[in-house]
Amino acid sequence: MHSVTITPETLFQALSDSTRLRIIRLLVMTDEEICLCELVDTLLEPQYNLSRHLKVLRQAGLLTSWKEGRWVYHRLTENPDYLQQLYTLVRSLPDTDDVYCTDLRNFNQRMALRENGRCRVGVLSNALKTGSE
Amino acid sequence: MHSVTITPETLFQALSDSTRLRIIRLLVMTDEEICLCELVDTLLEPQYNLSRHLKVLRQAGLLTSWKEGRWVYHRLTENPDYLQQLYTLVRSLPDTDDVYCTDLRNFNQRMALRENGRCRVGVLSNALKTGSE
DNA sequence: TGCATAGATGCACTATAACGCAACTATGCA
DNA sequence: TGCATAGTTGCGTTATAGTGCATCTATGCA
Repeated sequence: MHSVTITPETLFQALSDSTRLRIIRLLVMTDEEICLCELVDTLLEPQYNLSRHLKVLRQAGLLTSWKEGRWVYHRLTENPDYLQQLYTLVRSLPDTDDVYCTDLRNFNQRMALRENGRCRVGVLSNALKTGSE
Repeated sequence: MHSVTITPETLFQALSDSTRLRIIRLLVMTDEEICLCELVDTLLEPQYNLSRHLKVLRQAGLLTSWKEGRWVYHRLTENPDYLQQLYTLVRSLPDTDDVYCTDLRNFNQRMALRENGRCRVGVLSNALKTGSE
């Protein structure tokens, strides 16, 4: 529980990618914890891609991750204090293309599949993409 | 006076460089307007380098610039609103290596050379670097 | 009117970061 | 005990960003 001197540059660098910003924004808006498969179904991006973006965010100190069985959950880090100010900023950013709006809708649909607040199914959007529905 | 849809990614990207962060931090802390030669003497970085960084910050909507004779002044942009929250964040970022502390000292020294609040001399640190004093 | 100087920028080079693909690890369940 | 699956990661490719050097523009002053 010690923060290993993450520079502000690293912090902002982590936020300079649109996909990562979608992730952070989603977590800021919902204040939820999320696992990778749920994120894939929400953002509709390749799993390996999102996995790496999560890693960048984790290394920037923005995400805290832990494993529960086969699933790895991620949520926003609370400390140090200035992160709260960052989240406030993210919350007030404009959503010009309704990207976050769409993400949030997908997220809610996907979260409805949880059992007792835990993820119990893997990626579903793959099946959707291949046109089987 | 219209903001041409600058994406949040661009905003954070502009802040992901240590030199640019020094610039923004300096302006946030002092709430001043500054010209390039003063910035060179403050950060002790090459002129062409800082000139380009200023351009990036301007294009990200963070800086407003205007010309006064031979000098070009730069200051923080006020709108849109979320920029104020960004500046609050920047203000509370840690200064682990006393980089901003040093910058601020150099800045104050350099600003003492102004006449009627305007810059009247060019870059001085070049002479210092060549060892002529 | 010419020169010194504040500032901007084109070019070449290098480093870094995002991405797709494929292979890998780890965990739960039949 | 073996298989399906959640997640990670190495490799190669490509795009982009930072920097130094040199050059160019613009402005004030002698």
